Amino acid sequence: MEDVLGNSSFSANSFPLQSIFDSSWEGDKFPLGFMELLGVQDFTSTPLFDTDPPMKIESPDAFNLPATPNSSSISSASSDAVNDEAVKVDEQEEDQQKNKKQLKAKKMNQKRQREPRFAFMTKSEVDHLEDGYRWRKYGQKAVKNSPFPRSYYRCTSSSCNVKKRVERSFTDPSIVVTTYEGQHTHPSPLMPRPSHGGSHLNSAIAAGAAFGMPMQRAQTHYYHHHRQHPFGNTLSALGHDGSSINAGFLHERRLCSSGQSLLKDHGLLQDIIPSHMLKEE
DNA sequence: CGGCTTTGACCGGCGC
DNA sequence: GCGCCGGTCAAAGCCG
Repeated sequence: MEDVLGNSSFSANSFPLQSIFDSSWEGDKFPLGFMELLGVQDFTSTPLFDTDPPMKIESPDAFNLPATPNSSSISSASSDAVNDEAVKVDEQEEDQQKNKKQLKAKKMNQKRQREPRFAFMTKSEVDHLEDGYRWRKYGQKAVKNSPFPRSYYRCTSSSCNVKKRVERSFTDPSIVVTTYEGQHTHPSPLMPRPSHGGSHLNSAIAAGAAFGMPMQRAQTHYYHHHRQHPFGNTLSALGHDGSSINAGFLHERRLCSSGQSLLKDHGLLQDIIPSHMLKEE
């Protein structure tokens, strides 16, 4: 983990590393490819929210990304619960695509297992952020408590079952909330890796790419480090290079636990953060 | 013509 | 059981 997070520019913002995925994943059950891509291996499962061990649904972590072309980006991320059934889900999903009825049957037999989810907010003018992967939109729904619809995307790669949801914050329309679900099983089609890779930046990009995060213009814009956005400390932004991604990741956790400002984006975040948490905090 | 978006319908989960 | 809601499907249309 040091190569990506420990050294490099990121260290300046030293966030608690282990908090990145923490409570969502129960240590040994964590999907590994994920972490490998992130370059994080020794995360520990520290409780994210004091309040909810059993609820392992979504544990927000701050996540800061460089922005979209015409805007700065600030993000807060959350990783969702995951479980040891993740692999099984893959198979299940394939079935889904092939045979709807079979899927039904499966659903009957076992509750639908969710892929690990990871949500973050990005300040952007465009809804659909370029993140190095190709996505096909497969649905759009009106969101309760928000005038903005939520869009559903699936990775176009046939073997890849990664999905993402994109919605805009109604409290701050300039904020786009993206929730990724699953892990890419292939390299980014739009981001061929430089052969001389291995730098923290590349690693970070790979990490982001693993989720399909918006990585474009990774070095273009960035917010100042603290509290410059409408969400108070809910979002933090740095992002002078790829590694800040990881930094943000962690940071957000702190936000969650401290929490107050989350309420500001209540309507939106309630999709990411269990509403009871918002209340409690 | 292939790939993608749009959009209404459908389904399952969940709370009442 | 019913209704709401989130998520997904799939037909139709659009576009390069």
